[in-house]
Amino acid sequence: MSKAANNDVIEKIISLSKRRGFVFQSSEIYGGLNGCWDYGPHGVELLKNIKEEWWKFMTYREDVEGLDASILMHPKVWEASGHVENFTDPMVDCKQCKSRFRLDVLSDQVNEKKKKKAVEALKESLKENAVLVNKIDSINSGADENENFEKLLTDQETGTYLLAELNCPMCGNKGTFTAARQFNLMFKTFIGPVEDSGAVVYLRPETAQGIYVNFLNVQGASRQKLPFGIAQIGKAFRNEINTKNFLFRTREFEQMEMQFFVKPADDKKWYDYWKAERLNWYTSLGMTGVKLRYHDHPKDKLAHYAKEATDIEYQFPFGWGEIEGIHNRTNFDLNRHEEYSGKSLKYFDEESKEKFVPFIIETSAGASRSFMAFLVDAYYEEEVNGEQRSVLKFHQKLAPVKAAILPLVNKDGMPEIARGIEKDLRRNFKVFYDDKGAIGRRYRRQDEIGTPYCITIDTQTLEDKTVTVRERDSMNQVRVSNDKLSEYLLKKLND
RNA sequence: GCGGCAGUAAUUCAGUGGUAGAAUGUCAGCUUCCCAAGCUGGACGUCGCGGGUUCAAGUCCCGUCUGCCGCUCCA
Repeated sequence: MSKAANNDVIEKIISLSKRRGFVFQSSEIYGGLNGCWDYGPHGVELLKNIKEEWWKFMTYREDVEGLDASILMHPKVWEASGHVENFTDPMVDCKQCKSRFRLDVLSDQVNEKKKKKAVEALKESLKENAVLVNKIDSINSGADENENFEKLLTDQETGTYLLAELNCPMCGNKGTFTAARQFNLMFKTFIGPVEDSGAVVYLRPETAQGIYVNFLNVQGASRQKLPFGIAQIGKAFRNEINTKNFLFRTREFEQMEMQFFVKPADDKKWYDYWKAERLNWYTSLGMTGVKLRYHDHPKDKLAHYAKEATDIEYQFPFGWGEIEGIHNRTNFDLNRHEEYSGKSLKYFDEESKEKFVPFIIETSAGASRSFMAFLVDAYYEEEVNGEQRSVLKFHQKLAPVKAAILPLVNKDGMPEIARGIEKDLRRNFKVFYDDKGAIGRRYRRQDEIGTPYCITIDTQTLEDKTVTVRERDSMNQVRVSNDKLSEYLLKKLND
């Protein structure tokens, strides 16, 4: 498929999402908010179904417990996790050659002669501003010249001017740097209504830490023994540099995470187990197998906490993209929390009489990314009798509406019977009643939102109390007795 | 964050500086016995937002926001 055609598909899905109520742009009437999206009536239903299937798959088993931790956590959590340190480097870009530098790294790459020259030029350009010149002299009075330079460069006031005097180490051009920016990827807010820096807290950038700090609480309360896991679904927030590709990269997103605590010696076994299980989950819900793959992280690219890592990637129209990460996080996180909290997070193994900090195998799925993958994967355009139909072939467990009830015509008592069936089915299923327009049009409306079954009341219904059930993908119809409908649907939907 | 393209009805898109349009969808009614059929009627526009030029701006200029694409980033 050509690039243009690929973009068309995403455009069509975005358009359908808005038109039929899956996804709207956040704050649209105010011009939108970058990278934020709202889930409409069908979207919230689809998302809820995805989360529910994940929850059942991951926690309806003996060795995994659930948890719902607070989004706001003690700020020390993020010092222990490494997020405060790793998320806050000031960076500059070269506008000429597009290279990006951490400010402290850039400082190291400038030789001493050049540093002196740059500072001279800086003072010359600022000679009318006595306050800043004083500040420069004051910073420059330090013993270590390299350190002085780094301070000048990282200072908000002097840094901007000093950058203009420097050449890019990559392309050699002068004055091509953007202003230094703090790349703080964590959202900061304040506990209490007064914006005092002593009360800074962060919106969690991942749900995992809520699980780690509750490790012994859950273990004790649930009387679990190793190996066991803790699962959680919840929102997380990252101040991404740029958002992209519809729901794929957003600043507010939802994670479905499970942290599995194991004996260090068993880590490889469980890593392999969950790696296989998690891919199975996607295919079991109808996602196209050949559009899924693992992307194993090479050893030299691993995150600071990981011993082994893989991504499950889906082939989106714009390319392969990560929808889930599986990591062996070792005992890094629990060790750090022991260190920062001063509390023991060791586990005592009754059999071996050993006391140790468990290793953690993490499965971290993006709910919003899964949503997009399931949506894109389900989208088909087909030709039926020379006419085109667009259809979302969702797995029946994910479909936002399970069945539509359609009186063939609005007379002869059909609407009354249809309303009766609707009332009966609505107790157990998300159903939709539609008597507007020709039957073909109504079928297509349901195809477009992925409703797996359409129930039609016709003349024969008046005679023998049966209705037709039309299946979305094949468009085949079978006659089912009115009083067997509920049972019939239940069986089909649980297949 | 840099560069390119775009933004007009719910959607897709026309629109030459001079009265804002089409198709689809949607709603009401009629018709309709199975896959976007037909007829009649109706509703829906801060032309993304803010400035500027002009007698006059959807149209030209500047800024900004949002989206898409490429780079970059994604501990």
